[in-house]
Amino acid sequence: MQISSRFSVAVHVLSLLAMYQPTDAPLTSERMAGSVNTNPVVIRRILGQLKKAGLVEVRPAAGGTFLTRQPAIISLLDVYRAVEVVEAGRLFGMSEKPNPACTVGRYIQSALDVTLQRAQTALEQELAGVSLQQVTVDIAAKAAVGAG
Amino acid sequence: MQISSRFSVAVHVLSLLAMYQPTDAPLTSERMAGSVNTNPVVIRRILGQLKKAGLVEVRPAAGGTFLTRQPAIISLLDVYRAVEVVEAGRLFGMSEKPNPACTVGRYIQSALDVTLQRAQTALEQELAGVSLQQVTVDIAAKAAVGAG
DNA sequence: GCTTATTGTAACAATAGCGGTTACAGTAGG
DNA sequence: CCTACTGTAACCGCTATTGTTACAATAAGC
Repeated sequence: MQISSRFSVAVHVLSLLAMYQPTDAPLTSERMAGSVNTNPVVIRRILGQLKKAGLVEVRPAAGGTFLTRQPAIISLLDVYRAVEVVEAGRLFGMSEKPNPACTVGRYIQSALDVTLQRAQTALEQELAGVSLQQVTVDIAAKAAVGAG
Repeated sequence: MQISSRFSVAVHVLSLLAMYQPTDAPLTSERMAGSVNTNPVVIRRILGQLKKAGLVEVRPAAGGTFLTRQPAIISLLDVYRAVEVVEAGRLFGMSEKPNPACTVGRYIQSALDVTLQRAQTALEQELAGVSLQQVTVDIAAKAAVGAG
């Protein structure tokens, strides 16, 4: 099963915030939803998770939404963790209760655990190595090429 | 969302097959289900996928089930792919149709794609680096310690 | 050849998470 | 005080998963 699209939507939303210019129209959840092409409530739910993780500040009413850190020091792993795509350390599902009367059943979980943890960590380290700034720079570069 | 437990069940089943001794009682889907602690049909479904991937040979009726390769040359990535945990190259879900009228919406997918692919590949390479044999050796070692 | 245990598969239920939607109370700018 | 926006609850429909029952097809062993 796929990892929830919440993660890519969150990166999208943060990119909008990072690239926001004061001359632009205010970035409401409705406008963000227009860019992602979804419902504003979906955006607000994700903003709530990003806020809880301390990545953004959201002021109710006409207060606006802001990043709390420079895009260069927000990693994609921060975002991944913020939207709680999976419970920490539990990317792989395991059958809950193998039969302890069988040697394989008794030890399979601990035998697999190290490998699955390493695999999960390898994935997360790739995300840790990319910043929000790198994403927005890439978007800007592609836009420049696309426009020229 | 978690990766389906089919994968860990498949590794469990293959471990049973790899550690099978001719003096043991035959490894039917019912006995395997007893070790995993699930329903025999669940095992047969997974065996069907492993068979389709060429990892096992299953003979109907009282024919028995066998690995087609040495455990040393079956990687956990082979198993992962066999049970089709995710469509190839699509571990991360993306929102389908961001708004192309917005710069971010237009380029976010291609900007993210390289990173997400790398993250997925990093996970898969960890699985590729571990063989079924390593798993069964680990199980046997833990069993020896646990028994002694 | 028969018997019998086993596989292969279809069908169905229950569960869970997700994305989407409506509705509405709370809140702060202006 | 108005107004626009956020925060959140509640609900729907969809999909994937796991577990279960049922049964036809199959081949091993006598």
